[in-house]
Amino acid sequence: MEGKNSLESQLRAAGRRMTPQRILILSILDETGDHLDAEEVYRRAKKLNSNLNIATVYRTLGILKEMDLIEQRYFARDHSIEYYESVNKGEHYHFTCLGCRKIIEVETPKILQVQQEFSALTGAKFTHACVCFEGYCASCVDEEENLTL
Amino acid sequence: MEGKNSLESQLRAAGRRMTPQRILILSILDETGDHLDAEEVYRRAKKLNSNLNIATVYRTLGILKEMDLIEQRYFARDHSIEYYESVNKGEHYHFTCLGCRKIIEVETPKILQVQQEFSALTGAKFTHACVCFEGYCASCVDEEENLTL
DNA sequence: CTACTTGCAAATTGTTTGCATGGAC
DNA sequence: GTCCATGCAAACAATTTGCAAGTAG
Repeated sequence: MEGKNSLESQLRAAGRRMTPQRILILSILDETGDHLDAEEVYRRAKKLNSNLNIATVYRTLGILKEMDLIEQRYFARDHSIEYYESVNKGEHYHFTCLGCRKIIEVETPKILQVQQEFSALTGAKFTHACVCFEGYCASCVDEEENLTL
Repeated sequence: MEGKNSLESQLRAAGRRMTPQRILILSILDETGDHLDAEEVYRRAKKLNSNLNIATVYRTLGILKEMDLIEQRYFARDHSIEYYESVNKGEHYHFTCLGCRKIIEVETPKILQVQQEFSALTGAKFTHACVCFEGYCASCVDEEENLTL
């Protein structure tokens, strides 16, 4: 499996070891379409390795993030919980509906453009952008309108 | 003082009361150019009202945010601490330099454009966008280049 | 066999809450 | 006088850490 080899070589390069826990946690994030917080990663991983500990999950998420294999995300205005997704999902941003809590993915080149313009203007180098939107999705907007009639 | 009257009427409208603590906390955020976390608001406010409690600061920041008099912000990738600034600063975003921790304000219409486009496309209504950038400012980039020579 | 990793439990940190007292209106 | 707000201390929740035992290379 290609992903496993690439994980191994990247870990090696960082002087780290390949462990079943790390393989498991990355594969969960690679294969899901959802956005998982540490607790949920733990819950899912524990089904497959019952004596896995939550501290290991946090440590592993930290190194996977450091190695740029996963992305940290926040949703809506409350940033008290971090969510993660595999970087293999490509460049996109998130809109959270405050009515139904649905998360809609937003694709746009404009965020990168802002970074390029600002770099050109100031000479700064970007390493990361954190963008999240909140509001009400079309069907929740409709619902609210019906209520206020 | 205009700000005080407007604060009072907005509090009244929400069935809330005007208190010295609330006036103090809002005035600190209105008058500073910095981005303050709750702890720092508390530190500054306590100098002027020595038996102010940090719980009051958190409660007040919560209602000022709810009333849209202040904005919550996060800087760089670590969102474990919330920062606040008065909304009277106008629409802008933030770039945090990981080298010198300087925060540079970014002005661009593109974020609003993303929201408008997405609204037009999907019918969603935006209430809020959270955007923060991180990287290295021009002088920190230069410094690093000199080191690697 | 050497260091990196893990599991476990305890600690930390930013923030929130329950409750009796105080203060705005 | 009525309720909302405050101060205080205790509670919380997400995350991190110290350490002894386990395990990858």
